[in-house]
Amino acid sequence: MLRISKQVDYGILILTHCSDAPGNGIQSTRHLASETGLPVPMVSKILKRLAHGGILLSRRGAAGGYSLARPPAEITLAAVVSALEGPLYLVECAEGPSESCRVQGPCRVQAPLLALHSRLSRLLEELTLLDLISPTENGENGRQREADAAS
Amino acid sequence: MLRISKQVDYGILILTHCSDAPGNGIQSTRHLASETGLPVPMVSKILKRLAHGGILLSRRGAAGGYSLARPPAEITLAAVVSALEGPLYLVECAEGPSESCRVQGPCRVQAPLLALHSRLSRLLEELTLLDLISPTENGENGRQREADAAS
DNA sequence: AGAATTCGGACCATTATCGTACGATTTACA
DNA sequence: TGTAAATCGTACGATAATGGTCCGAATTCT
Repeated sequence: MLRISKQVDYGILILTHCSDAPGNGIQSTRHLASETGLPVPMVSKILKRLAHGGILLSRRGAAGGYSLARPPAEITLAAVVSALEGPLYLVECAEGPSESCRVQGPCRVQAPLLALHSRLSRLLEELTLLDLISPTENGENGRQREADAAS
Repeated sequence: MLRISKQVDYGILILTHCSDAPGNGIQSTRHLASETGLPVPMVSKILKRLAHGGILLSRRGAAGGYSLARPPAEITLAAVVSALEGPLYLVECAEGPSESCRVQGPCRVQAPLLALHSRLSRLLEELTLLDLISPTENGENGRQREADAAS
């Protein structure tokens, strides 16, 4: 389904709240859950994956929590998607021999599909967390954004 | 999953074979199945949906089959996806009130996500069946001739 | 008539996703 | 040093989506 999973949807929402944290930027799972209005276990699961993907830093123990590993301008949507639902690929044959593809003989659409893949990939690489939190409507004409992360 | 389903994958492949049909352009399910190397029932299901979506014309009875309803240049990937897996939407809240979204209170990411949706949508609108069958690698027929190789 | 073919469903198996839960480990702080 | 507050890792179940198959009815050509 060419659709963003809820985990990514929630993940983006959580990250926007991570980005406006005071002080050292550490926020607990419980706090982020109440901020976003999402159930705690779900937020916990997503935070773990984001930390595992290098997008968040985690700090264990009392007064621990999560904080952004990089400024919002350097966190791409591609990285978020990759952290939450594995490597992005439009079709199976995009990475190695397709075992479940029932096409027999030479495939004519593999190449153009890979081109589409690279385009979508670039689209996700260009959109950063900064674009999602900044009130400036960037919508369509992205790509020309100065990294003015002042945090 | 942000991934193209196999039905769309197969559908594209089938359409490429539909586009190089001789004479009136009518080809039977059985023939297309043997051409593509896909199982007959699967091809049948996909052809039905493509016809239902207005992409193919169907002709019943003996010597019947399917043919393209429009020239390849006017068949967009967006139409194919829409015909095979319903209307495209990245997130649920993109069309009406989200019932299963657990976010409570105002959502901060809906607007930027809708922007991303429109971008992806345009990407799929720009790619046509002609682009997929023409040997000229990649390309939106017309504008922005940027060579993008597979990553 | 009879054969070939689409039409419109229903149907099942497998997989992915969503959401929750629990014990172990780590850290701050009194 | 003890205790509370956190994350870590992983496992579990329920629900939905997907992939794939099948069959009777309707249609059309010969």
